[in-house]
Amino acid sequence: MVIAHIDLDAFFAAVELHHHPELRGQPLVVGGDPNGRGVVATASYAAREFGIRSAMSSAEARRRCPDAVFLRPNMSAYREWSTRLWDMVEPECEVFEQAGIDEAYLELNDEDPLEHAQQIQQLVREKMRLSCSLGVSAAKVVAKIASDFDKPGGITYVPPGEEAAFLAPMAARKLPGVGPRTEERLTKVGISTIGQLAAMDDDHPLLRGKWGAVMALRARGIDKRTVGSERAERISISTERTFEEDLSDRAQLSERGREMAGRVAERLTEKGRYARTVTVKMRYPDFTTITRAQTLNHATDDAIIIWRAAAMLIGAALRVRNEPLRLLGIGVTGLSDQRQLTLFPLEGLIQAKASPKHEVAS
DNA sequence: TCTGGGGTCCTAGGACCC
DNA sequence: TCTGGGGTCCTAGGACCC
Repeated sequence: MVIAHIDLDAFFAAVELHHHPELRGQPLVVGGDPNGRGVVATASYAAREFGIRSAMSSAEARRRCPDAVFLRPNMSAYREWSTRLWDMVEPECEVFEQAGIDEAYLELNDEDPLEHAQQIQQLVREKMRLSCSLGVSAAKVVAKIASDFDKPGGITYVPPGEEAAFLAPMAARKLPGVGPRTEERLTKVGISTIGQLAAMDDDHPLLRGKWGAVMALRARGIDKRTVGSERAERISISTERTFEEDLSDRAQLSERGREMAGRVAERLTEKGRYARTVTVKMRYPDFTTITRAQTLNHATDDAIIIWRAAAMLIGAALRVRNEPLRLLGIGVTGLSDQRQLTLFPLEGLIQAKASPKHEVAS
């Protein structure tokens, strides 16, 4: 079985350049407001030459390249391009798994996987005028890392048996699942490459638990996941907002919160889904972030019910720490297709019999 | 120069049940 | 009166990904 990971190059920026061809050649940054609290979502390759990277604050990006053009993300346009693109690629392979707005895994045909990969890259270039990179390997994690190896526009093939050797010299941070925190912990014990990580003792404290074991295997290029095995159903819906200025006024907070609850309810309704647990996320000016959740008796898609639960959670949290908020988020989890959970179809009947209100005193 | 928005998964403790 | 182990649900926080 040969797996490809396909990754669009600077996708958001590439779509914007199709919408604004006059910007071609100029450094382009897609992200939040450089005058406010925005961060970079994607920088064009021209902008990357100035050291601009994803997740950097937009203000810093502008400092590095004052002449760059800054655009706010137009997510609905990117989603539309993404849908068209993957609808076109999917029929070209036996098994397909979208892994994000701009990336996917495919199973390639066994006879000539490299030619197959080239055909797909060509198709994307000709039909969508988009550049993409591919990584080809027997293991998902290796395909993923390989697709990043020769960007933009490359195809990197890692033959069976050479997975560990391919990964070994790379920075540990390149391994999906190793973020800033884990990288720091690894550095402290003298580990900086994937090869060193692969050579670590299995019972090392940093490799404890389920996740550690998975990391250790992946560092050796071993990955049992198959294409198409990931969960396809959404398990949560949320919206959040970092305010331009920290918000302390309760009335304003309520207004923003009500809007957010409305948006969440709308998205539930659109999908015909109901949620049982309401979550709020609050970030204080010092960046301390807390979450509070409440599970309802019945699943709902009602904005008022969601807001009522959220408002209670927010109120309780603010009684503990009454400070302005930098961010407020409202979300739901525990999604189902039905308003009523029917684990026990007779439950309603039994309850109605067993607990009539006038018998509570007994 | 402070750090977005939309998600997923893991861990861990407590409640509660068998 | 003391005590166990497993399973599930709920909550909170943290790490990570694009």
